[in-house]
Amino acid sequence: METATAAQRRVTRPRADALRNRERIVTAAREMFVQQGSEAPLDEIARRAGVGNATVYRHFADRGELVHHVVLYVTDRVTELAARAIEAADAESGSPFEALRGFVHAAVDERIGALCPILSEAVDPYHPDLRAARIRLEDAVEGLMARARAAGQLRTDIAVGDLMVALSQLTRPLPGAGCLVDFDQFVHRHLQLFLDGLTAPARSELPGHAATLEELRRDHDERGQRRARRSEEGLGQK
Amino acid sequence: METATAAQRRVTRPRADALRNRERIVTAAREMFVQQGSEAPLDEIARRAGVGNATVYRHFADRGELVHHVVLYVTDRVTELAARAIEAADAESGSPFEALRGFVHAAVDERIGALCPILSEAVDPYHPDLRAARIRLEDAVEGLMARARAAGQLRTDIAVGDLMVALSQLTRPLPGAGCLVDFDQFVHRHLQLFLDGLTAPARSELPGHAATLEELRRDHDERGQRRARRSEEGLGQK
DNA sequence: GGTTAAACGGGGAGCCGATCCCCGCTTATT
DNA sequence: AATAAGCGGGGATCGGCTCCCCGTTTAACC
Repeated sequence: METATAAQRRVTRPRADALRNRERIVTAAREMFVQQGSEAPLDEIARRAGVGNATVYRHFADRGELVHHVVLYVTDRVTELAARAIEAADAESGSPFEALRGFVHAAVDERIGALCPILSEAVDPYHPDLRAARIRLEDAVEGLMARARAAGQLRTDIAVGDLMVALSQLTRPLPGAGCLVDFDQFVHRHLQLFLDGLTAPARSELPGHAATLEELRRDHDERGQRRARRSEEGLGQK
Repeated sequence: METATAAQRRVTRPRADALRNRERIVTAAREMFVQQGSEAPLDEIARRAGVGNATVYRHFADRGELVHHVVLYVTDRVTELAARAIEAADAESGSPFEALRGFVHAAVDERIGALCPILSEAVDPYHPDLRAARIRLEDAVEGLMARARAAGQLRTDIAVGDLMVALSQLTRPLPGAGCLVDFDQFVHRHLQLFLDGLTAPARSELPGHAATLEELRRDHDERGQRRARRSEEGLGQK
């Protein structure tokens, strides 16, 4: 009667409070990473999560593993937001660009800025889980932008990368912790201004070229390969 | 014959290479502060400046003094840029908004992002030199914006603080050093988009309220006073 | 060109703070 | 109530940043 379920649960059953703590740690880390980058002290993350530092190390072997899970968590949640925005855009009365606006503001509240480590070397971009999650996110956002573009509401000389990077930029708090109490309000103001700059027709000509995520990834891969090569050499001569 | 000049020079005469090194240190620190914040390792700054670490400590008693001078240096240079832009705006054939555009892009190249410490606690906002320099900068930028606004080219629901903070935000490189080789190009793209969002007529309604620098300063003062009170108490009970 | 002293560079001691482990206690589960 | 998984705080360890010391270089002035 209970054998199968019990056995299953025996394997994958963390205690309820363990799950709660794990989630708390991830969300606390998300805030810290946005504010201080992925080098934020783990003890401080533990403090913010309201748990002992040992609990952090019990759940995540090292910093890299924590960063990994935070990125995964945020990516998934933002992807979900993008999917919802697409639904809104496809609705009868929906305006694709307004859906895009809504997505952007919501993504900020989900701390999309915590994804910066993806672009740095703090995380392994080749990990299958991360890669898959990232592609899902790109596809969703691209879909949203495509709808706005097709509706003639989004300028045509920008790509997913432009939006994502600018979002990350505008979202990050200024160094020096809580320098402004209502910083969030500021962020949303600036996002709104930025979005106004994205609407069609374009009001100016852009320098550089549209940044697709292909390119960001290419930079990635090159760096990843360099790193792989380096560590190989390291092993070789050792 | 030489007494006066020699005596004068005796007092204010650093060696030529000392001056050169000092300048090198300041500009290297400027880069580092933009990239890593004002906590960047001084040894690394020395390395980038191409001098020994002792030279840094010889010129600047501590980190705070270095930060102070960097902020002053950048503020002055950006103020100069704003003044030039105003000249351009006032010229016969000048377009105030185009002058503003030019100023923004130039300010980025002058590493205006290095001014972030002003908004954090890394620097004493009450220092007369800094305060004066900041006010000069505000006035210049305000003058530039006023011209663009008067020409009907700049939306009326934004203020100096909006521009300055957003500029600092968009300018800062993503954490993880040289993640993108042509990051500068990216920055200028995003600035251009942001500027397009600033042009009149406004395409959307902004949340929050126009951020004048009054407000930023007010936040400042409150924090500064809190800090002063704290240290006073500290002295008192000691 | 020689002399002088300011300025420089590298090496190393001291120190602060982050990481991670250990052990007695708490608490969810049954 | 029994049991063991999970927790929290304290402390050893270690790495990196800061700052000083001293032999050497180099600009400044005769």
